[in-house]
Amino acid sequence: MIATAAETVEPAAAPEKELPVRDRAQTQGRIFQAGRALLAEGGFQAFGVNAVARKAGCDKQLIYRYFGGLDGLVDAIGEDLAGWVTQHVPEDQGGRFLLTYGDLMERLAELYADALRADPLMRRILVWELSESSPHIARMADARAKGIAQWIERMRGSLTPPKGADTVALNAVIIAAVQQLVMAAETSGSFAGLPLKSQKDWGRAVSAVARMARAAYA
Amino acid sequence: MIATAAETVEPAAAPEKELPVRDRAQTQGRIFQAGRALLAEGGFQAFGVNAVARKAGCDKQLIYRYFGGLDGLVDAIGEDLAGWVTQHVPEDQGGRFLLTYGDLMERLAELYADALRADPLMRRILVWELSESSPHIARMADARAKGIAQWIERMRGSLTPPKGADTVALNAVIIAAVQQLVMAAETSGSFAGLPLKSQKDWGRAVSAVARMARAAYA
DNA sequence: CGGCCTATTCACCAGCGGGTGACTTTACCC
DNA sequence: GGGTAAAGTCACCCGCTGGTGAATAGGCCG
Repeated sequence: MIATAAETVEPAAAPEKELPVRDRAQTQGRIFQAGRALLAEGGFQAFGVNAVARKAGCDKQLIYRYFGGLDGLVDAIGEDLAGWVTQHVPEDQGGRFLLTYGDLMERLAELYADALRADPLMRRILVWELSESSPHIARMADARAKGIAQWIERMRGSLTPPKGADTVALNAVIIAAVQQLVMAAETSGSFAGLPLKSQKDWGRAVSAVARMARAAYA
Repeated sequence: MIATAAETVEPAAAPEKELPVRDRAQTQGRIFQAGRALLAEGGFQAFGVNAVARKAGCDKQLIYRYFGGLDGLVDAIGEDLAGWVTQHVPEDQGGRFLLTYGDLMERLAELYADALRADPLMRRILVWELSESSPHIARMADARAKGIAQWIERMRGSLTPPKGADTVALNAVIIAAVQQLVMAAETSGSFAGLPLKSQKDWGRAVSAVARMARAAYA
C-alpha cells in the first residue's frame, strides 16, 4: 500500500494519537473543558463520568482522583461561572444615555438576552436549574441573581424607580421573560406564536420586553 | 412466630396483592395514569419503560403491546393534554370587568399562573420542552399556544390593543415571564431575588406582571 | 370436556451507567 | 544506577435500562 500524504509519518512529532502528557494540571484542564463542552452541547443529560472521560481522552478514574467525582467537577465548573454576569454583561452603556430607571432595565434585558444567546453552556445550566434542585445548582442561580443586582446597582447611578414600584418583583419578571424566551428559542425556535430564530425576531422580542420595562417604570 | 394483626390473612378477600384484572381497558388506563404520575412527580428523567411498568403494577411488555412503546405512551398523554388551556384556564371573568386589552392580559397572566401552579404534570412538561426537542413535545407546545390564542380571542370581545402594539410579542413576553416564574418556584422557591413560596409572594409576582401588562398596553 | 383467543407474565439479552482496586508507566531526585 | 511517588490505564463489579420471544393463565364458546 502506497502511503498517501495523510498517512505519512511526521519525522519529528507523531501527533496521530496524543499520548498521555503526564501533566496533571493539563489533564485536569482537559477534563474540565470536556465537562463544560459536554454540558454545553447535550445538557445535563449527556453529562456523566464515562462521557466526560471519553471526551477528555483519559480514564474516568482521573475524574475521581482530580475532582472527587462528578459532583466535584460540577462544583468546579460552577465556581468558574460564579462571575458570569459580571464577565458577560457589559457595564458600559455603548453610547446610549439612560435617562430613566426604565431605560436601565430595558438595557439590562437587551444585554442579558445577548449574553445568554451567546453562551450555550449557561443556557443549558438555566434549564438544568429548572429540572432538579441541588446545592451546586442553587449556588449558581444565587450567584447570577447577585451579579444582576450588582449590575443594576453599579449602572443605576442616580436613577431611581418611581415610588411604589416593586422593583424586585418587576425586575424578576423582566429577567424571567428574557430567560424563558432564550431557552425556548434554542429548543423550539419560537414561543407562544412568536418566532425566535432570526436576528429580526429577536429585535421584536427585545423591543417588546423593552416596552414593558419602560412602561412599568414610567 | 405469632401473627400480628397486620399479618393476619383477610378471610374473604386478600387485597395484599391485586392480582391481574384481565381487563385490557383498565390495565391500559393504569399504565396511562402511571405514566402521568411518574412524569408529574419526577419529570422526564424518571420516565422509562421499567419505571412505568413498576408503578402500574404490570409487566413492561404491556406498554409495548398497548401503546407501542414509550413514545406511544407519551403521545397518548400528550393528546390527552391537547385541550389543557381550554380546560384549566377559565373563561368567565369572575365578577371582574375587563375594560382594556391590558386588563385582559393581566387577567390571563393571573389565570395562567394559577392553572400552572395547580398542575405539576404540566409544569414538568414545560421543563421537558426546554430540555429536548421532539415531535411530541413540539405538538404539545403548539397546542398550548393555540389554546392561549383562542382564550384571548374569545375573551377579547370588542377590546382592542392600542395601535402600534406588537401583541404577539408582548403577549409572548407576558406568558414567558409567568412560565419561568412558575417553574423556578417549584425547583428553587425563588427567582432573581424574588421569593416565590407563599401565596403572598405570588401576589407580588402576579401584580408585577399585571402592572407590566397594563402599562405596556396603555 | 376440548379448543381458542387474549391478557399477562417470565426469562433473558445486550448495553451502558457509576464506581473501585490493582496494575503499569514515567519522571524526578538522591 | 535505584527507588519512590505520581500519572495514567486496565479489568472488573453491580445495577439498571430498553427491548424481545416464548411461555403461561384465564375466560369463553361450542
